[in-house]
Amino acid sequence: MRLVIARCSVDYAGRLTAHLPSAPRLILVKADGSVSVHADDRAYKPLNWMSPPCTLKEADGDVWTVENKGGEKLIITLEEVMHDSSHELGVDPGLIKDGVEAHLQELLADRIETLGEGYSLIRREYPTAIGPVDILCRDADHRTVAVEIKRRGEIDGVEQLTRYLELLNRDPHLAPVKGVFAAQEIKPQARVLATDRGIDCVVLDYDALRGIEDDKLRLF
Amino acid sequence: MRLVIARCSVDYAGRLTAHLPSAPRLILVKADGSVSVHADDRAYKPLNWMSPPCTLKEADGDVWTVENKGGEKLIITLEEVMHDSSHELGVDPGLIKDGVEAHLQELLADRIETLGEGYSLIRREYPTAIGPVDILCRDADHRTVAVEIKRRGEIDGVEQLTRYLELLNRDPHLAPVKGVFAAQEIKPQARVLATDRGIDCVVLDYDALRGIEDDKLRLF
DNA sequence: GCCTATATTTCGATT
DNA sequence: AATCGAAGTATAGGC
Repeated sequence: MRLVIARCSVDYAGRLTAHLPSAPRLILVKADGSVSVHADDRAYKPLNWMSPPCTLKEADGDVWTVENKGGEKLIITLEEVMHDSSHELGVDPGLIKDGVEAHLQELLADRIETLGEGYSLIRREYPTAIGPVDILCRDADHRTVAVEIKRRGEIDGVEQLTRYLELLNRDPHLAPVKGVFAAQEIKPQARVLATDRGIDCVVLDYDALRGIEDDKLRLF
Repeated sequence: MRLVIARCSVDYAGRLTAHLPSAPRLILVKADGSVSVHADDRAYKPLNWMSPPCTLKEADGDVWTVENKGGEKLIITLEEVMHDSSHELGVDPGLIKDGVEAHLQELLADRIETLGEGYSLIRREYPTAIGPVDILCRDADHRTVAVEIKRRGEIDGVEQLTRYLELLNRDPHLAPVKGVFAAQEIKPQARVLATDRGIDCVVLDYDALRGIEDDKLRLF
């Protein structure tokens, strides 16, 4: 990893055209070949960058040309270098995550009765022509219920569930299929749209779901 | 901007829970308060980060705790510091962009006959209760046409246009309203869905649109 | 490899 | 502040 602090101007020509006037910035060159130009704000997002795989050429040392296979170009003109250092970091062991949608799906499938008494699981990732439905189950009256799970419930999720319901309801073995939109947090507009379409909204409590599971695990 | 190269381990507890085992990494502290932890790959995306506004506390100097108002926490345990430098960059003049969706919209509005002979513009950003329609125009037979413009046309865009059409068709002054999905690139599934709903698909050639506009500008 | 869905999306504009 | 739509989205998972 190479760190360069320099006054520079940058031009990018690729999927769009962009220009950065001269100013002091951080130029970050990673071992994977990527180059990114950072200002002292905008959180972690660079002002400009080139993703790997790409090649970096230093013409004269003060004009860097970074190019990828698609013909996209990043041209960095260095005017004054304040810092330049390189560091060996090695391969990173990587991030261990917990608490994403897949886990919510597992938890809810394990405790499908969270949706109501008498609910039973048919299967997770129920396949359809337009993609898998997160959870397919039956309610106490044996009616089919399709569940779409999101961490944050927004309009897209309701649209997605609507498409699944339309398709599932064409299957005489399943129809009529009810829809349930389950998320840790449901945006007002998503709730309005869901309600308007007769889809139930359920707010999931991740810690409670996990707690219930922990209890269950402790019993066995 | 502060650059630290150090062997460290990281724990994040917030919207999800995540852990990074000990390894050498770059820790980037920006003037806006953001902290990001980078490995030597994954392009510009950090392994872990905290967006501003947040506060950084250095207990003993080897355990950093970064916290935001939402109670999210990033804990960085430094084990061996290989580099530590700070640099004054000042405020960045910012990026100048060209070629995005807004520009496509302007170009197409200026050359609305790209959609077909006899087309005339009603207005760009036609306001509705659920947001502005990119372009509203009339075809040669004076029928209303709603146009949704995307750089890349995907299913979401078709859904968005569908919602607009549903709403616009309730207005007796406008109905019946036809839909046109215009993009530089239209994904197969989006095209299928659009066609199924009677929405026309138009692939826009940005350079051609701009060329036509340049020609026009040269004439005046 | 293409395509789809997700993301601690981030970011900006608008209400 | 909340919300919505766009992004050079990036990235992981399926087919």
